[in-house]
Amino acid sequence: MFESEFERNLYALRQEKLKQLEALGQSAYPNTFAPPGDHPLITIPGIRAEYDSKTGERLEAERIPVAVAGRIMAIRQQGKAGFATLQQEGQRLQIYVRKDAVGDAGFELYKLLDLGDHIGVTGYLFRTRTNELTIHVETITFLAKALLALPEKYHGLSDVELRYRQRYVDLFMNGVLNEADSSEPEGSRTALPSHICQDQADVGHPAQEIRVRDVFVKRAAVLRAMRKFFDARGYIEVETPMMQPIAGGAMARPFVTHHNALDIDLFLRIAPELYLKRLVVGGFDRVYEINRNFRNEGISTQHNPEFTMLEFYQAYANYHDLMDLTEELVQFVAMEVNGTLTTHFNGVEIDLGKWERLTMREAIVKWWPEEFGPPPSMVAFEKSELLLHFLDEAFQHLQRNYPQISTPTREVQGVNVERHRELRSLLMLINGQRILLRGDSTPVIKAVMESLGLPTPADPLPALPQSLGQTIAGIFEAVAERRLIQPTIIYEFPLAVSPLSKQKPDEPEWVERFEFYIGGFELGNAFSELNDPEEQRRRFEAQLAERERGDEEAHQMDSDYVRALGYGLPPTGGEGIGIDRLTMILTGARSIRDVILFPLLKPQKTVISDQ
RNA sequence: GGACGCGUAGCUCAAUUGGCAGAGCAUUCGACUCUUAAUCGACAGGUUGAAGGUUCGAUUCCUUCCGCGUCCA
Repeated sequence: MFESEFERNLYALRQEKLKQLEALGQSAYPNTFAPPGDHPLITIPGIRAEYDSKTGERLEAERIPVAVAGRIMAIRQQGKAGFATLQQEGQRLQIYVRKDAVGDAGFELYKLLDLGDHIGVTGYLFRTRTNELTIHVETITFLAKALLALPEKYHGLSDVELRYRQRYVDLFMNGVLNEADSSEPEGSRTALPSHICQDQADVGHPAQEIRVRDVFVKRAAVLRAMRKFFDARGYIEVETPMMQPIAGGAMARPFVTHHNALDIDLFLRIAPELYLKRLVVGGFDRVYEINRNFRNEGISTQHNPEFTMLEFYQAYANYHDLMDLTEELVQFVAMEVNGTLTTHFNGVEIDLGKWERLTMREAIVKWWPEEFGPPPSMVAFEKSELLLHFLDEAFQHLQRNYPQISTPTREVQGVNVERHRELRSLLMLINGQRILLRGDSTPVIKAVMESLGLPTPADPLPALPQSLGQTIAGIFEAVAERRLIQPTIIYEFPLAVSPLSKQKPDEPEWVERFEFYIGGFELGNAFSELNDPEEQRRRFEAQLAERERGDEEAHQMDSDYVRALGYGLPPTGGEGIGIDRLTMILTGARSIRDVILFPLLKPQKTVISDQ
């Protein structure tokens, strides 16, 4: 618990102060704050809302008696008087304590207070010479002690690691997450984590300033708005298993746990999808669930092992209906949470009122990098040989005209570094494809990639795209994903990467599926649900084959789900939306850790013992 | 998993070429009845993330490890 001797001593000292407080007739840990009836208890936000607009003259004339409680965030001693700042619910109010107003005992108590202590006061409202709304204190009631020291009052807690590990401190210190102007000299309370603001200086649209606390207030508003949206449309909210015997509904590695009494392994769910569709089979035509999913994967600014997902299903709807619904939902939530459709993310202004819709193939063509020559024609997406041939030509075009791009150096002459990174991810994919075309083995693949100056993935080599569909999806991710800053719906996905979606009637290699992107990453995934049990069984079997080829993320067989489809799933559209990521977009937070109260961190090893 | 960066007092940060580890806030003591990053005076606070190496001498250079961050996979 203690970081140092210093802290241990401080703790002991403040425990001693608690004893002195008790000697003054105060309770060290009182059960409640019960001010006398003629001083109504009011919250600090309540006071601010009601009296911020009242002038000093009016306050003096009315001499309004109040009682408030709060945490002491600042103390300014003035001899036989003093000011302090109380904080409650993220808002602050100044109090003024004079020895002649609170009496000798009251002033003794006041002098025993430390930053961080909780107190209750009674008194009346007035305005100081600088016109600040202040309580002229008459009585002080001690409520609880801070035995540990608060962080530095001006900069607050800015160490990113400490902010996450000790979120309770982060929250009451009210640090600003992203400032309106990073060069602002005065008035700012808290230094920012550098990764959040580092490149806002050179862009035209600085983020709105938002406090850590407010991010989570907004997160709650997001959830409230979503429930309001779906409840109003006749959906019912359900809860389906978090522990599942088969981790289905998505392509991801699950966490495993064990049930002792039944002696079976269970998986923390990676998605609720298959259970929700069972409910649609059962006659709940419109269902939604907001809950945690767990994926045993890496951690990044966009990934936390547990994250919150909204999933909803609507019978007699298809993916086109869901596109409309998605735009409505995001706009509704934005208005409820922010009162506006514009938001600032990563230094860019995003208009949530304007959506673009592109097929995946159109997106690849639109964002195809010119360094690789002309974009593929639509025909190239039809056959593996055609696409591989095209990629081969693109590679040669690049080699002829931009030989420097395949070099691994950071400083590439004449090529923007950001651009360089993008080109290389496509290059890597293309090389994987070309090598695959020649039937090379893993060591050969690694050697070739190394010789091309491309980063070699560690063992085991991640599964290379094995099918046309996987290649197309890979190309899309490499060329388009990070450029989709303004709201964009990407629709029509390859069958090979969509084991649960319904095929397009006219193009059976493509499915009725879309994802939507804002800020350069995926926020949601939706499709017309596959409801043919025989086709579903074949898809699962194809996935099993992928799994045997080493793709640990391939979908598992779920024969009970196939059986459920056997009873008849009506035509249904379903969608999942990442709540954390949507909250990031709506608050401007650039890391998913800034919208999750307690993000997963490695446990600390060096801890000084409590004794 | 890889590359790069960071880790110094409770907090926020300094420390020139490798040469006595410092400041502000907070804490402790003192002064001050309209301050607001209050002010003024004094005291105290350190195994420089850990271990090892090079050196007369390491916060600084090297190696390994731990934690965090960013980018990549």
